[in-house]
Amino acid sequence: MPKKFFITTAIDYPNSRPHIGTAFEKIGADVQARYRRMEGCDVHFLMGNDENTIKVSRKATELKRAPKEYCDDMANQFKEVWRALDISFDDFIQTSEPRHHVGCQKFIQKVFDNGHIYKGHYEGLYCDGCEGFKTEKEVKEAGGVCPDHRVAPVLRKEPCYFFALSKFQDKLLSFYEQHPDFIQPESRRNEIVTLVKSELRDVNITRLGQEWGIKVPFDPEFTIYVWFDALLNYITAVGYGTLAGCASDGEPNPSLARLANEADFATWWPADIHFIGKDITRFHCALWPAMCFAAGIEPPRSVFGHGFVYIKKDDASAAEKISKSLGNVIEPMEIITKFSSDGFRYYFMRECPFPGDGEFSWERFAAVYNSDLGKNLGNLLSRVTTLIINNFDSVLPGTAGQMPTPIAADLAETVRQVQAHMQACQYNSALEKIWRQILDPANQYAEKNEPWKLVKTDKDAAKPILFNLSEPLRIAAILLKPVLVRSSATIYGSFNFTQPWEKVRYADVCTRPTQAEDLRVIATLDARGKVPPLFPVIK
RNA sequence: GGCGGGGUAGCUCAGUUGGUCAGAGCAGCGGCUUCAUAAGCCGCGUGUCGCCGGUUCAAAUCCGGCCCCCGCUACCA
Repeated sequence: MPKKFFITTAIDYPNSRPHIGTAFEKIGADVQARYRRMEGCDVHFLMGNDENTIKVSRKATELKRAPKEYCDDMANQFKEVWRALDISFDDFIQTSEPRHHVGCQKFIQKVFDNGHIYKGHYEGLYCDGCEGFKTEKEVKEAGGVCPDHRVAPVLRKEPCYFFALSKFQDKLLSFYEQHPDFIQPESRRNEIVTLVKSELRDVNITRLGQEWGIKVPFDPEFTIYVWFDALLNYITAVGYGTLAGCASDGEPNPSLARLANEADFATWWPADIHFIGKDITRFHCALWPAMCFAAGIEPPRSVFGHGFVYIKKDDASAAEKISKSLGNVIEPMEIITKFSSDGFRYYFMRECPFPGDGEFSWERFAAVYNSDLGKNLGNLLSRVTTLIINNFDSVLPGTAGQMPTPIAADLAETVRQVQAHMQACQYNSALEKIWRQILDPANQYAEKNEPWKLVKTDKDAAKPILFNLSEPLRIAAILLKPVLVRSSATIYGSFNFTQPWEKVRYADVCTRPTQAEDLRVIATLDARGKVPPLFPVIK
């Protein structure tokens, strides 16, 4: 029975379209999902949008649309971008969906029944733009206005419900101790441990008198507020609180039989890894496990707080945070349509260490794309295939039943290291290894043996050289499969390799089966009679 | 203010327990080559390893002080 692996990403606010920063997270999560699938795991990859906020309903009103309709439209736009980026999500939850509402209400009721929610009141400076209370300090420092929205907050006092987070301090600390890998990277872990050790305040989890949102079941005057709603998407999406084949009101409905339900929840939960931005680690690493304790469910296995992508202008000025007000937002679609999904994915995975921050500039993008993808990898495929096509009519006779001689040294060790890096989400290191250990030696091998010369003097001698050169292409295709979704398949599919592409695993790198038939270039050729360039160089 | 992480070639960064550790990639320069996407290969870096002092036969690598940068967090207010 395959090991289950449940991966999530943060759910996004749909009041603006996704930018490359949000895409960075999805790509990193997708690489992990694809890697785990390759390694035989039964993966469930969840993404979604966070829709129950006042901003959403406000924006919808502005556009004279119903909130739900607006959310659905935005969700489609998000999914369109994610699909274009080849993000292989299995499910996309919108928190306005019935399954989320039902599960949320079950959850909060459960926590209430367990005695971890109490009624109180809260008074503070409230900013509508933030949908939240600001501390006096924040407001004062910004000169009497909200630092984010530059409007004066209003004093507001209202009854509300609190979640007794403070009660879970000891339990959280011992949980961190028992699960040293719960928070990654380690620097984030240290921050959270320090935070939880110092102070945990009970958190306000409701809002009064709002239409859009999820009603508090034990007091419908209130709606559930932000985190107590948003975090729950991870469990409601896989069926928490939903009975098999029942509508949201609990009435049996056969047409819903295939929806996630409690049995699915038991299958998938706990999540193996939540991918989130480093700015929301405290909610995922302190509040969320405490909520799980309070409701009597297991907390997630791990949380990975990735870094941010900053925009670097090509004029060498300092990198900027991505922000609409700075007008530096780059739409993922812009990169995808100009170049390719694989180019986008490669740049971010290679250039931006996932645990830390990275930068994007068009100049840098072009440099990395050209040198790594175009000149190094793409060109290797071109030169090898062209030699076989032009000199052997696409077939290397006598290679059936043969094994190529390895070019790279310590292949098994390289694979082991790449695997370790993939598992640790150190994608940049994994990719660097592949280039240095597999692709560089291949180009060097070609140069040293000069098959283009041999072909004119001694074809039989050229044959094994070309056969051997197919091997690093096969290996690179397999190792790169989680990252270069399309081009890895193109590379692999350029030859009649014995194993089916859908089934290859990292372990197959070292145990290539003997070539069943003579090695043949089976790629579709372009007008020149050559394999089309994989990554056309950017001028 | 406290805690944590950093400051290494033009750029991005590797450097495990102190002793070929002064490195890689990119960019740049020179040469070779022409199968290939004007692609490839080879060669070239005297860099105060942030600053100062200390320990040691030996420190980028340990200790102390200082200066910057980043993250989390606090307080004054």
